[in-house]
Amino acid sequence: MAKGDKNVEAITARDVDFAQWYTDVVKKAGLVEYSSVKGCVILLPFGYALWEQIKDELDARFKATGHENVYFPMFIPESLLQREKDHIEGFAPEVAWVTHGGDEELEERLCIRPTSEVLFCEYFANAIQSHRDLPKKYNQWCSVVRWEKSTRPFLRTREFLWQEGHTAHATQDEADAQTLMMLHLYADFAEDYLAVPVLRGRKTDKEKFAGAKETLTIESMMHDGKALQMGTSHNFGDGFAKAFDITYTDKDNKLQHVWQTSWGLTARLIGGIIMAHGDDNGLVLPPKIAPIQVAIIPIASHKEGVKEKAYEIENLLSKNFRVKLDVSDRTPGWKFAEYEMKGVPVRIEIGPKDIEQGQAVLVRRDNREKVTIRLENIEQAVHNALQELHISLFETARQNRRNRTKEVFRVDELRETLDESAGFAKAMWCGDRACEDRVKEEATATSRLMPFKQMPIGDTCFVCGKPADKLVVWGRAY
RNA sequence: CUGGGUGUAGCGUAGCUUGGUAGCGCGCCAGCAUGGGGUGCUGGAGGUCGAAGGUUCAAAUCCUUUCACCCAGACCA
Repeated sequence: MAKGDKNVEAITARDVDFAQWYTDVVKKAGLVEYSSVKGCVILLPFGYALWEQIKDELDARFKATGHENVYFPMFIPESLLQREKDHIEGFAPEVAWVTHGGDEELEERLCIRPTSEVLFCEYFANAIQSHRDLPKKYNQWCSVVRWEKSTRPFLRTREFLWQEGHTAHATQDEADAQTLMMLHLYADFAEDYLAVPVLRGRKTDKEKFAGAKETLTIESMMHDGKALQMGTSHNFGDGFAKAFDITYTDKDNKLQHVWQTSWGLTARLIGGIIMAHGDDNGLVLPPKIAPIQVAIIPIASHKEGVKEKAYEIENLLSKNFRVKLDVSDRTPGWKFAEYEMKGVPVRIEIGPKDIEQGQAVLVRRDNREKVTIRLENIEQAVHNALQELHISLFETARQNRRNRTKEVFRVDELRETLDESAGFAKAMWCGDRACEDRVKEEATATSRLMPFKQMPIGDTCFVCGKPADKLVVWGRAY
């Protein structure tokens, strides 16, 4: 152990114990604190800032595609929740109930929304009369509650922040197009903004949303090879419309049911970013969502001109980047480690020797290489470093996915493959639910998705051997 | 919900078997020096042992219940 290391509260090495590493990073990077209620966490400023970055960007994209924000209540009367049979069956086991107001027992208990489909449906049934009232394209940012049995920060909490979009359309085609559009919006966001490569496709009936006709999904792979669902877009067809009697009068004065979609994405994404990009030194944040993109660390700041130069650089870079200049009296080494733990993409070191030479030291978070740059080029150098870092994160994650994706032709082969090393496995499937259940039992794997881009690797089901035309990606998921 | 583990100062821990009201390291505060990878020295402050109940003259220590956290499952975003 090197001198000084006794002060380091080291995190568990990523490849030694991934689960423990994750917990360490979440705590040491100052993202969350546990509360006194199981599965409910406090999002600390830095953790919440990540959510704000995600929220702001997505919100802008939603608005650019014609959606409006609304806010619906958090309580749902039990009778309302029960209107759609599959929906209630899917959610009943994990809803939290409010039974009392003060000391008085309520006549009808209220559930705390696990999702708000039924509330939107109730409203739509009332608000939609004519084809002129369509489409309705609503979104809300809120938290929902699901009484999960096992919990962990970001990945599975009992209360979590999310966004839920709810739309109603005049035609099936419109609803189909909406479902697909939102999925691609999510996918583009994940790749362009979070630098997390995703697979786009459809869920099997077994895995689709309770009450949906079809669920589209984006699936990503974490560094340890396990899968994480990053967002889903559901096509309801006219199922909910019929259950809630949501009708409109069309141009020919005929009564029609509407066609609906819903789509959602949660603060779980933050867990995805951590597990996709993080390393043994902590978080590694994709530049576009990093609350701090550049940390400026003055060296020997008591010396003549150092602070002044540091402020100068801060002012200059602040025009185009999110910058943090740390003039606290902690030592440079402490600051280096701290901002690395927090995943800050680029660090600028500026000290007396640099100033003499008209230069600064730039360090990229992912490779931690120190590069000397000319002060007059600093904006360009930071810009380039951020851009290269994004590409590098994306490519590294994609390479990991490539390395961990196999093709399998028997269920026992799937099990062996995943036991040896977690990852994705492609296999042909006949479409039979029984086969999917067998995969779960015998290989403890679930179907992640049926990619839009189907590239068959055979023509028989890897479970039952009957003719099969569906390529499914299987894996073990968070 | 099942199985295993843990809970003592902000963090990490010793003490628990063989009851006698807490010790260490880091961090924190003050000062001086230092400053290019978690800086050094000196001096301080901070806990009543997750919570509740019980046994006892006496409980961090023994018993019961309960809550939370971690790991692996089952369930799920």
